[in-house]
Amino acid sequence: MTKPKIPKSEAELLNRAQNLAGMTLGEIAASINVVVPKDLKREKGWIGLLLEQVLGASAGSRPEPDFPHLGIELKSLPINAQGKPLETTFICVAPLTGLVGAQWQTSHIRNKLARVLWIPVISERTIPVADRMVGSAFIWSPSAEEEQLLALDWQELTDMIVLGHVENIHGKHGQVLQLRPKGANSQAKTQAYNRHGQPFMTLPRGFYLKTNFTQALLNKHLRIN
DNA sequence: ATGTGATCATTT
DNA sequence: AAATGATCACAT
Repeated sequence: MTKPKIPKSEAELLNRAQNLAGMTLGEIAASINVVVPKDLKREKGWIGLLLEQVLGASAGSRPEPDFPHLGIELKSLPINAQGKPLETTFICVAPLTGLVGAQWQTSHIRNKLARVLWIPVISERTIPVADRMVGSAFIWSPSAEEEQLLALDWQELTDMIVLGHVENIHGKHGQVLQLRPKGANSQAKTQAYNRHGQPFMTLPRGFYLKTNFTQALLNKHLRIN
């Protein structure tokens, strides 16, 4: 693929992202000589990687923001034609150890969500990947209210993990955040602690934003624009 | 094995 | 239809 330049300011990045609105993934892929897969069954992260590439995000999967010099994280957001999120949004892996004394203020997830460039993509499964259309991108930072919701959920989930109840956590925990498996498959294991403080192996988990939360972000953005 | 990019697919 | 568990690819 060809390599777009790294955006030097937030304004430039946002401008570039917004210029993608109305383009199909096929058009974007062609512009940087990337081949479009016929479906995403084997390349689930393809859209996110394509957008990173076209916007000049630093390649690779290093544990840092997509645009380190701008402190901005890029997230693609699959929506249907009515603007409704189709999936929860993966944020980051959830630490299951070393959490005693952990604070929301210094958590990895808070840092990840500090400033996000959201790029909606009309991505219903019935639409061929190449024909899926990019929507209106926007940059977001949590409002005080949003951060409060996130912090509450994070605290609840983290408390359960610290107390050794990670395997009792289900999707109903948390209003806007949820903890779900995030691994290669159901055989993947990572260390955690049980309720007696003894280490044991369990599925790696990740934090995901529920669709009601991302839906609200979209609605606010649309109201303003 | 972990982290980044997520969506798939089955269950409820 | 929504929710939850399972899974795929690639880099480190």
